[in-house]
Amino acid sequence: MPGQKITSLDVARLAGVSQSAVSRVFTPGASASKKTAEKVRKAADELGYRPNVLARAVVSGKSRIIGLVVAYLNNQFYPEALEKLTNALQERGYHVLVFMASNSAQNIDKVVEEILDFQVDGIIAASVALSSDLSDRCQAAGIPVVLFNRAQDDPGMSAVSSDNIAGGRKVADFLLAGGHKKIGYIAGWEGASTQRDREAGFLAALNKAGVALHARGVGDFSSEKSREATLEMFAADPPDAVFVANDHMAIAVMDTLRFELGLNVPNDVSVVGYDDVAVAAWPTYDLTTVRQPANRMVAETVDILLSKIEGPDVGPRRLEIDGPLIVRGSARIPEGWKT
Amino acid sequence: MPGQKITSLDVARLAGVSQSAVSRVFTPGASASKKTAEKVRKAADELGYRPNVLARAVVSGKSRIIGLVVAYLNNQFYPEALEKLTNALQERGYHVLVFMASNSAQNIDKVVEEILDFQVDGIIAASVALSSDLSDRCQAAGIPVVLFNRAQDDPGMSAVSSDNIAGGRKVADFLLAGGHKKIGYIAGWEGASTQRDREAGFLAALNKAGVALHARGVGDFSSEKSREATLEMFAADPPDAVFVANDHMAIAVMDTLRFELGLNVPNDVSVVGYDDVAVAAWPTYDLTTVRQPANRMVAETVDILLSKIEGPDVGPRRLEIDGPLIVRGSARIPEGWKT
DNA sequence: CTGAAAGCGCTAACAG
DNA sequence: CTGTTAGCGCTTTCAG
Repeated sequence: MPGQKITSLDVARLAGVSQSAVSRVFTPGASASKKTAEKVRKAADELGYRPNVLARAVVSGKSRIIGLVVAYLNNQFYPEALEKLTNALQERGYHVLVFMASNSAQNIDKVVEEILDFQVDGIIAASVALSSDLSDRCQAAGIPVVLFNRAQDDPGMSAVSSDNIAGGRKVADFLLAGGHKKIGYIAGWEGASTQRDREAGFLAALNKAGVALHARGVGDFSSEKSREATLEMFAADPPDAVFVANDHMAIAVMDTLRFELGLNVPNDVSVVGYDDVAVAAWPTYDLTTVRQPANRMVAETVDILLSKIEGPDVGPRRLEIDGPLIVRGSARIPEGWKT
Repeated sequence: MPGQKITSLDVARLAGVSQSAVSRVFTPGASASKKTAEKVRKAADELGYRPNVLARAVVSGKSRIIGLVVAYLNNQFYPEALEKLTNALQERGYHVLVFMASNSAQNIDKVVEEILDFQVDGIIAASVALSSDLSDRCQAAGIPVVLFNRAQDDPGMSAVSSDNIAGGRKVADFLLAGGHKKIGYIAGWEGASTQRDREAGFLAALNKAGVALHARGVGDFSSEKSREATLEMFAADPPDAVFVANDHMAIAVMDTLRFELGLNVPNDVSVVGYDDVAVAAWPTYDLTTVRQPANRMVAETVDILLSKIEGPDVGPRRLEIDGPLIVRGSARIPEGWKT
């Protein structure tokens, strides 16, 4: 039999004060005399009382819960981000309700509706796009939304990502400086803004140098698809360098090149990724890649979200944080390249 | 200005029924005539009404929230488990509130108290141990707890893990069958029951065969520590086989052996891990390892937890699910070994 | 500063 | 099956 729940009224009786006094002692912004507070605290400890945050949420309208939508956890960038986000929010007194969503629009909408049912104070959507219908409803409900690692056409939506266009450009410049002539690209899921921007920046820089893309494949952010795309790309006229839209795919590409095609990286072909996840630094891969500054991205995401929750509405903020190219051994290093 | 919240009363008025009628239509187990239900549904859709699950939780005492405590997400087994757990619970109408906890007892206690504040219906503790004080409080509050991938001495606690003792034994038998004579072990964090059991099973089987452990290091479930342990272990009299307590560490060990010590795996030394995370199957590592059956572990964890929540208390359940040894190329394969 | 009283949005008896 | 009524545990006016 579950033991009784201890309520503020129980504490009040034991402490010999009113129930509202107890409430005030446990409410951050409230006023209570030192003496009352002490009596209440003592009684509460004795009974093992803790405020019911759900009841508090109902009456105050603030749940201090943040809904986090996330699509896939297999790209290692996300667990890392999830961990950092949760920690950052926890430190600031918020808690995270996680929702997994497949990347179909209807599924995401369904998930966001569920989130809304919890009266969350805010929503972080990691790598998924909200329908404009839904984002309107969030706006109407006064619930701020910040997109993490995904931009969206809707200019009313706040979003934090790395500067994917600049990142793509950096990779192109690096490969060009390395003297590569036949440059290939393996794309991620084409519905993703990150994918589009990385490719756009990459192509723009190639273009500017008067170099055409030698080959293009689609890896869909999946290992298996990337493997297939690699095999296909190298079946005909093999490129001498490949930019892969994220590290998760780049690893699969490297494995395919080495083990299925018997090629040497970087001697036969240079490979560059994007994200700088932990694996990229492993000596086996030693992957040259663009770093997504996860710490800063998380910090900014949390700041924006909480400022919207706690302050007056400041309008949408869109941040694209610049990340450096981390030069390692998976791609030929241009003569005299300044790291 | 945030749009007004739509309450069941608004819907009731529009539909021309009582507020409790609205409630009943949206309460799974309740009775309402087809006609009423239709009117209510129509009015609700028109207004965009959705029940406030927090208010429901306050009055019904059931939040349909599960608190999930997790310590580290860098071992890839956990993101995978987290994803599966969240999905499984979502399918059954529950939602997951995530809490990150460092592995110190006091921190975990603090975290669990926070969880309790949310009136969660149940708690899943992944790879962390609860103080007996806390587990008593959960029990007293009638909140079921299931440990995931961690056993605990407290026999009153439900727990789901793989059969770590049997797993350790399988590895020993495999290495012995492979003719290895100098067998080393790299331990995980020594406070973990998984670590202890894997080692116990491993040593028991070696012992039974009359073979003494050749060397022992501690990797603490960390890449860097594992690297150091490996260097130290191979400085003196190098083993011809190493069992590493999980894949996360085993990968680091392999990298160290290959890149820092210039050894060939498996020709110079066999390596075996535990977990069978995704990386283990990558051709670069091709790691022989004991599979933790994540799907079954998750399914059982959820079943146990929900049966405790929804049914009468059935007493603690402890499950150790057997996982197969996945034979790959990182360890010498004994003559005529039947896969 | 403090207590009394109202009420958050909802579910759960209770009569009808 | 339905409406009425109570009340979940808490915050928040409002007098004092």
